[in-house]
Amino acid sequence: MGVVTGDGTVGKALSVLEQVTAIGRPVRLRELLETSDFPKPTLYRFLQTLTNQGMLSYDAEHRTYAPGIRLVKLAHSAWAQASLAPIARPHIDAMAETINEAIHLAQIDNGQVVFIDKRQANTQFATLARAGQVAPAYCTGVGKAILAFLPCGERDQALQQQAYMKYTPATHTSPQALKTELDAIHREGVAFDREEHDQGIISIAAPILTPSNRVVGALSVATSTNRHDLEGLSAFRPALLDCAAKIGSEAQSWQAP
Amino acid sequence: MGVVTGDGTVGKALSVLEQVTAIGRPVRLRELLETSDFPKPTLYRFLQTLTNQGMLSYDAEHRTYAPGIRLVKLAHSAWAQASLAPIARPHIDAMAETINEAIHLAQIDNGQVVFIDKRQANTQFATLARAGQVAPAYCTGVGKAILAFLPCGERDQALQQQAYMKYTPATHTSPQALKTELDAIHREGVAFDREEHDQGIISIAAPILTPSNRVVGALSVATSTNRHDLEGLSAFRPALLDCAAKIGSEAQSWQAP
DNA sequence: TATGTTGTCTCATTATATGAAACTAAGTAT
DNA sequence: ATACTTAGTTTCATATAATGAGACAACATA
Repeated sequence: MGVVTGDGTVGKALSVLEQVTAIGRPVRLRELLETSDFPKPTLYRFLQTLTNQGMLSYDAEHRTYAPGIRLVKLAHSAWAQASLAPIARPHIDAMAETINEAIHLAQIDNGQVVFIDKRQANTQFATLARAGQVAPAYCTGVGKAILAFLPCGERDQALQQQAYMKYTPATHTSPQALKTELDAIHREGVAFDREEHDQGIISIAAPILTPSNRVVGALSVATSTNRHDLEGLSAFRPALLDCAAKIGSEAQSWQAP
Repeated sequence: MGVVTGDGTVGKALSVLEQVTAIGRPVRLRELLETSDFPKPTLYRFLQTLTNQGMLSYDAEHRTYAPGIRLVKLAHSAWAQASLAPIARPHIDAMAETINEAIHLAQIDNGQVVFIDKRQANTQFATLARAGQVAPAYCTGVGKAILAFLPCGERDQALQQQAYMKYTPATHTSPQALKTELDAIHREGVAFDREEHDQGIISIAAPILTPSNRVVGALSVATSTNRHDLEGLSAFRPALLDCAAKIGSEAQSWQAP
């Protein structure tokens, strides 16, 4: 109790896994103990189990734990099946031919935006290094586009999961302000990121809606302020909406977690 | 008991996760039951837990389970940290400039080869779709290169995990035959795939060894028989060994699972 | 509407996870 | 080298959570 995990032992073990991956570098038991709610032997045993299972790798010399390759293996199927990427790819490719800016495809997971595919303007390949990247939903174009079209219940839940940290002067810092904008986005059909996450980076994003009007992700065109302003971005609106619609119509059914 | 899982509840849950991802398409409880050792309510509960945790996604309409995006998120860190890919990338890029064939980077996990990065000759990008792909170790160049340099204990264990299925007429079908070749590979320093996995596909592979002589992966140049023969592939040997050595020297320490 | 099938829930039983404390091994300072 | 500090591992009685047979509900099909 006290922890957010739930789901018994499995949930707890996965929260440990998450903690290790979140740190982003090999980490020792000691360090994990500091932020973990688990007592030492319990945490120790989880690390052992996860290591046995290949979800973590253990460096005996430094006594550190890091994410294991089994995750890469599992993610391969996840990306191919659970994500919109395979469906979206040809449409994004087509759009990329007419638009010389970065295109992002994202989905939402537990209040966080997960980038599923990217098309960079110059270096035009989407690597695994980039796919899987996460960002907050409340201050990104794709995030807001998704939030705005989420069913009320899910949206409220997601809104509560946001940290409302002020990344830049333009970042929304309250659920109220965000909610107001989400309503506008719902009406407009597109969301703008007005340098809310990264100073100098703006984007226009559209939700991807299934035929049954369920939001399954979002698509955005991002650029820097010295290339375009918001008005300039608006020029991409028709292409963006068209592409999102095409993807959505193929994404028959898809269920958020 | 009877199952290979071990590691208590967490291990069992992960085996269910593996099963779902292995099938490669959305799957119903019923279907999983057929190949699973778990009784219905138990399996059901695992699926629920994994879904709650975002490791699986559930399609309510079709009542199917598929891998979840949380895996993609987790794999992002795994790829960046646990794998050789970030270290290897610049070296592979450099090598790709002189060699106009497919280059593969792989590691081993539980007797299976996991591709971590690829550089295609023509369509030159390594996507997440490709990274994470698995193949058997006993009949691929990279697999044999790794096996040949594994410490005895680990190698014997890995050899037992092979299926020895006859993919092509050239596939090794017994541990004995394979072992003999592994000894030769150890002496030679490189492994050849003589159309053992895919008819018409051959490769030359070199192990990636750390300064302390531990195998952490393998690098290969693959091509089709109508572009090159084995002799032709041998021409890439110096470049391949050089590149593998460079990667190895940077891969200070790394522990197989 | 009847009928087989698949998915979900209940609950007594059993196995498993848990964590305080004791112990061992690694570092660090003296 | 030796004492001392800290990190990692093991033990074991206890509490907790997983288990699965069976009952039940929801579909699907005839």
